Amino acid sequence: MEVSIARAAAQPDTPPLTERQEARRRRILHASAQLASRGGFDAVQMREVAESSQVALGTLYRYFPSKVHLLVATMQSQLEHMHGTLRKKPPSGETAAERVAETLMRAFRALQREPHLADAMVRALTFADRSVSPEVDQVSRQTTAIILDAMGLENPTPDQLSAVRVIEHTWHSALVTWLSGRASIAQVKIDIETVCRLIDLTSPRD
Amino acid sequence: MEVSIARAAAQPDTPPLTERQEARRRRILHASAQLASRGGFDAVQMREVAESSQVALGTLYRYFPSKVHLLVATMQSQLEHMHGTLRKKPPSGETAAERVAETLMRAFRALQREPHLADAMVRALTFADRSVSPEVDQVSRQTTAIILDAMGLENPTPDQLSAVRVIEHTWHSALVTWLSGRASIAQVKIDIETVCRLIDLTSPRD
DNA sequence: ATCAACTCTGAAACTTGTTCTAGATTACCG
DNA sequence: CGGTAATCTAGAACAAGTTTCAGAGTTGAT
Repeated sequence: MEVSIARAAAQPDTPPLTERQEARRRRILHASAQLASRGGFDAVQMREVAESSQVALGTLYRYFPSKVHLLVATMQSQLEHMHGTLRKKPPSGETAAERVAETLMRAFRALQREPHLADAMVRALTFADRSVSPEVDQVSRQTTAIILDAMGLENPTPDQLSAVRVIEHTWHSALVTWLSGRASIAQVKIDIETVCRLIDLTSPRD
Repeated sequence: MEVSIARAAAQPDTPPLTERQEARRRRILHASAQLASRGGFDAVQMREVAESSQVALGTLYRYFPSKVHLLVATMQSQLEHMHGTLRKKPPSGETAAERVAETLMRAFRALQREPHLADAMVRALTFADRSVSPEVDQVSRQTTAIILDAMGLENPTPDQLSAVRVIEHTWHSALVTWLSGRASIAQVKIDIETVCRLIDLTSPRD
C-alpha cells in the first residue's frame, strides 16, 4: 500500500518516520533554507535542493509534493524556532497593543537579517493554493499563538480573535510590500503600530 | 533604437501606441481575463493568451514582460471598471467606517461572481516581485483612491493614510485566505468591519 | 514613393517545476 | 535468514514560462 510520506510530519495518524527519514527531511529543509537565504524564491530550485540534501528528485517530491509545500514547511520550521526565541525575552510594553507591536517588530527584524529567505517563505505562503491549505493553516495558527502569547491572553473573545486575524493580515501584507520594495521599514513599523491599536479597541477593560 | 512597448501604458514619457497596438493590447487583456475567469491563475497560459488574442507569443511578451505583469495589468483594468461602478452608487453608511466597509464588501461581492478571475489577479499581485513594483503600486494607488472616496476625504492626515494602508493590507490578505478556502465569506466580512473601526479611531472629530 | 528603423510572426530552443519508470535498497514480518 | 512490500535512486520525459531568431510587415520621415 502506498502511503505518502509528505504529511507524516503534520498528520498524527500516519506511521512515524524512520530515523533516516527524519534525517532526510531535516537535510531537505536545511538545504531549502540555505538556498533560499542565498537568492530567495527563485534560487530554491528543486533539482538543487535534491542534490544539496543528497536525495533523489523523486524522493524530494515524496516528502514535499511541490516547491510551495517545501517552502511553507521551511517557514513552519523557522517559525517554530522564532517562537522559541521570542518566548525567552517576553516583550516589555505596558499595554497588550504595545507588547504585540514590539513582538512583531522583533520578528520583523529577525526576518530582515535574511531578507532572501523571508522573500522565499512569504511568496510561497501567499502563492499557495488550496492543496497547501492545511500547511498554510498551520503557519497561521502558529502566528496566532505568537500574537496571543504577546497579548498574554488565555481566553480571547471572538472580537479579539478577529482583531488578531486583522493583525495577521496586516503583518503578512506589510511584509509583502516591504519585500517587494514598495514600503520602507519605517512604514511597516507605523502600520503595525496602527493596527495594534485595534487591540485596545476590543478590550476596553483589562 | 529598441523601445519596449510594455510600459507605454503606464509611463507618460513613452511614445503613444498606434491604434492597432491599442487594439492588440485590449485583445490581450480581454483574452487574459477570459481565460482567468475559466480556470484561474493556471488557466492563463501564455501560449493560449497569445492564440486567443491573435498575437504571436513574442509580441505578447513585448506587451507584457511576464505572466505576472499581464495579470497585474488585467487587475488594473478590472479595478478601473469597478471604481467606475462603485462611484455610481455611493455607499449609504453614516460614518466613514461604515461607508468603507460597505464599499469593500460590495467590491468583494463583485469578485465573488468571478472567483477564478479573482484568484488569478490576487495571486499574481502577491506573487509579484520587484520587477513589477510600478504596476503593483498603481493597483495600490487605485485601491487607496477607492477607499478614500468612500471615506469622503480630501486631505487625509498621515494617521488616516496609515489606517487606509492597514485596511488595504487586510483587504488583500483576507481575499487571499478566502480564495484559498481558509476563511468564509462571513469571516472576511467581520474582519473588514473590524479593521474599518480604525478609521473612527484616527479621526475623533468630523 | 522610398528607405531605415521598428514591430510582428512563426517556430524552435531553453529553463525549471513536475511526473514517470525500472531497477536497487531498505524495513519489517514470520 | 528469506520474502515481500515499501522506499529510494538515477535518469528520461513532459509542461508551461520565457528567450531567441530569421524573415515578413508597418511606420514615419524625407
